[in-house]
Amino acid sequence: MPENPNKPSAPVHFIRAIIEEDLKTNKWGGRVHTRFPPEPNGYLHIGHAKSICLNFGLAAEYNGLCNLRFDDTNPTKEDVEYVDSIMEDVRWLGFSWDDRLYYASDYFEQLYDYAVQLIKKGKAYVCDLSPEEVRQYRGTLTEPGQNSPYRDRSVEENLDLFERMRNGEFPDGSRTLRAKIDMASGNLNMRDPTIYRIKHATHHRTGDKWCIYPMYDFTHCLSDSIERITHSICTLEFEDHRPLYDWFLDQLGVYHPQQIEFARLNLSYTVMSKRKLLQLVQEKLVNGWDDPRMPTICGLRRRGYTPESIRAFAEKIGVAKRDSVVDVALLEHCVREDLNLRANRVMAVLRPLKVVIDNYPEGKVEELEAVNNPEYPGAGTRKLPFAREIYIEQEDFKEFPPKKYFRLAPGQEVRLKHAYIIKCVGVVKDDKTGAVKEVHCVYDPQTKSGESADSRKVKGTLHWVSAAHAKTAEVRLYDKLFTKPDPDEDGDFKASLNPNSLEILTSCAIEPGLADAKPLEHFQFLRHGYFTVDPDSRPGNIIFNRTVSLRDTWAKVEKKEN
RNA sequence: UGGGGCGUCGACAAGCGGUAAGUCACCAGCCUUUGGAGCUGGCAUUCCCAGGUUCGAAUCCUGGCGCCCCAGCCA
Repeated sequence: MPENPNKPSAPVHFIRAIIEEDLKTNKWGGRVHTRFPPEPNGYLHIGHAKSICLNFGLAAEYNGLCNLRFDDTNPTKEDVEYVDSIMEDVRWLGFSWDDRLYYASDYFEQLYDYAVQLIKKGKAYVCDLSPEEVRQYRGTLTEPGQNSPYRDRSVEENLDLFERMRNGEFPDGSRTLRAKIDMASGNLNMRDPTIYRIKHATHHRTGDKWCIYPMYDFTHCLSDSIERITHSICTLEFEDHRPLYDWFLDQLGVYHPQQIEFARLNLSYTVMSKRKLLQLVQEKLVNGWDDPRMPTICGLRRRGYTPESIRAFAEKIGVAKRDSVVDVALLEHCVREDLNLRANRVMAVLRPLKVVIDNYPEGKVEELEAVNNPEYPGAGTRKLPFAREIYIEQEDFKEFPPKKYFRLAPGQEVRLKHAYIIKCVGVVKDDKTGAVKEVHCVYDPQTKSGESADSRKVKGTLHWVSAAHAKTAEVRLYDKLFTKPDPDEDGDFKASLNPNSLEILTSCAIEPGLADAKPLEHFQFLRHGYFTVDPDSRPGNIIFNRTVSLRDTWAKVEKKEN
């Protein structure tokens, strides 16, 4: 595969700057140790890809390590289906965690001990308030909260109660373990946050061993500490939680990673929240998590995106603290740039129109040589059958051509890619509908592709497929899933779903060699775009997904003329 | 009337007191047997606003304004 000569050198964003400074001052003894910590409650999307590329990328760049850790502290929402898909997606993106696969649930015993330590220090207590009461005691954004009546229980009583919580003596929701911090803090996270809650639920890894589960805030910072993470990179909304993490770590006197927050990715014309994506799947508004219209990693993979293009995208969008929405056109640019170099060009006629070349001998078949990829000579050439009857694209012929239309029209000449120049001499129409059924042309034998006898210039070049040799294929054309840059604009993202986001074409004519392409192989359909073979393809019934169309200046001209 | 962040081109994003990088998008031209790709050029006298400090401010100071996040026993 050719190297992209335009590969940009990595820009120094603020996190790189922090790491380089830390390396210079030897803050972590030269170590860079990050982690990607997903909760296994959904499929990964392009926003996670940004985080994955950041965490694994930084580690690789600075000779460090990056762990994969599942933050699996809520058994009622998590599932092994998700842990499997997450591992597959991270691997596919091109990253490896070697033997550093961890689960927060591996630390449950250790975490329990930490909680006991807090109780012994008088820094945590068992609270009997109901969820509603806790909310009332919490106060509001502008008013301080009130202390729980259970806040001053003795260490002995707390120890006893907490142990009995673990032993399953109390029902769900009846009690919690809370940190004793400050009910008047302006930061609500510091108003005696919950550390443990009772959930008599089966965990996907620990089974029924536990009926109390630690909360995310407690678990996350301590898991990072246990793994001796140097840079705990997370998104902006956790900035408010940092004081709480600092408090836990300091009270316990344990290893203290440095947390750095960055802005999560938003992409135009799509939604990124797990809740909304789950809704699209559950309500069958799309065909599953890997529907090629989804911004999920598996959706993008099935759509034909490459790991390289996603990594390039992650690099190009940068890393900062400002809320932003990246134009989906940048993502599309990244796949085009990658696929332009690696995808073989092939000919596929999506909406066939028959062309008969009147002066071409009946029964004759020529094998024409075609270059596979002009951007990469190493891709070689292939033979293409040419005969008297061929298919061209319906939109490549117009009986009454508009201005600047360089394609086929009565009396007009075009080049057939890799073949001859032909001239339109007549049309056959359907008696009833008046639609053009067939176009008649004559060819000039002197204009065979690659033979220098002729230097005639024609404005247009069309792709084509020999009618007798063509194979049939199904092609799925995808458009944006939503009609608005911000689907959430007026609070109802489903209202802005694009009814035309999928168009299925079932009678496409493809060049013969394409019929046995392998799933996820990438091609450029000449003059159309980049396509990949859908994994649902079966022998004799091949399906192609359009990854992205080619830039289409004619479409722009056409639009402007109107 | 709480706490935490953030405001640089249509969209991302550099810049860290010495006179506004780069990318996408867009526009124009060249080139082309893909109306693709490639190439060339254009695209912020100005950095949310107002004052101030300075020979000099996007960068420092003061005061405004705007946007985002937080009141799960979710993560």
